[in-house]
Amino acid sequence: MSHPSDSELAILKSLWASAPQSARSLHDGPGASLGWSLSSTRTTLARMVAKGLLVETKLDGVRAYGPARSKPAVMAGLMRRFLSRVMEIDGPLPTSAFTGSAVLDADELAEIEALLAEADDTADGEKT
Amino acid sequence: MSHPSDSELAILKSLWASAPQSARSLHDGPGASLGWSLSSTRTTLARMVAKGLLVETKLDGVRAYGPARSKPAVMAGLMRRFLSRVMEIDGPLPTSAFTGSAVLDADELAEIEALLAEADDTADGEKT
DNA sequence: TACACCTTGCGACATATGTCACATCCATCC
DNA sequence: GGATGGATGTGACATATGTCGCAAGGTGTA
Repeated sequence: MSHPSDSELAILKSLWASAPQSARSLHDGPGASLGWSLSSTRTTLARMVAKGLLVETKLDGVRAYGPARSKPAVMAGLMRRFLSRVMEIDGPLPTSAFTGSAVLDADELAEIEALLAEADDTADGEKT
Repeated sequence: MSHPSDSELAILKSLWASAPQSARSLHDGPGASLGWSLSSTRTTLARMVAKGLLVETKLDGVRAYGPARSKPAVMAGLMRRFLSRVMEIDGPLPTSAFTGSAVLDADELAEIEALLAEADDTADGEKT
């Protein structure tokens, strides 16, 4: 549903790169970078599931997490919000300007460009 | 100091366009768009002063508010944060991509481009 | 079997933000 | 002078987010 916070986005980025992952795995990855304790990582994960940002699965008998929505869908939502609310740019925009992004490749940017062309800020595409 | 939230940014935008303004004036302007009660507007204003986002003055014997930092300085900070934390683009970026912005004109974009070239995310330029 | 370690379930507390209401106080207009 | 309306001072409560700790249960190994 809602947009992820900075911390939540860090978790999502890790999961988009590799999913599913256990809480411990995420704690050792992005959690470590953020200086979190295992508890903090777990709490954030649980809240993200509650918000519908993540889905739970099982991996080797242990609870694991996976992203609920695709990277392009979520990133497009965040870009739209920023460009609209902060920059106040609503018309078509050149996603090519974001080519330097370390999280989005050409294909994904193209997909985002399509998403930004129609989806509105509130109901960001439920595409998974 | 810190970055403004969406609501706080709305207030700032109004003040960059015209300052100083009384609480009532801001309530009738951006406050109305946000559907706030006068109390909400006032609380937000007080918190913004506490955070150093606004400065208080007197206007016709009534308390009034003005932006503590210039539009380019604040916008550059927001852009830097978004581009860095969300998009993960840290190198030099084409501010020309944001030409369609309703809040920034060419001169301001040029100033921002310069700011983004050096200022770091944390200590965003104290330029007023 | 008993210890050790990991996963899980829960609870907690602080700060930031959103959103108001209420009680006062002051100047102004009949 | 008293009523009216706006400006101020303060207090409150809810939700979101950041950040943990603790106790209980499971499982494998010495």
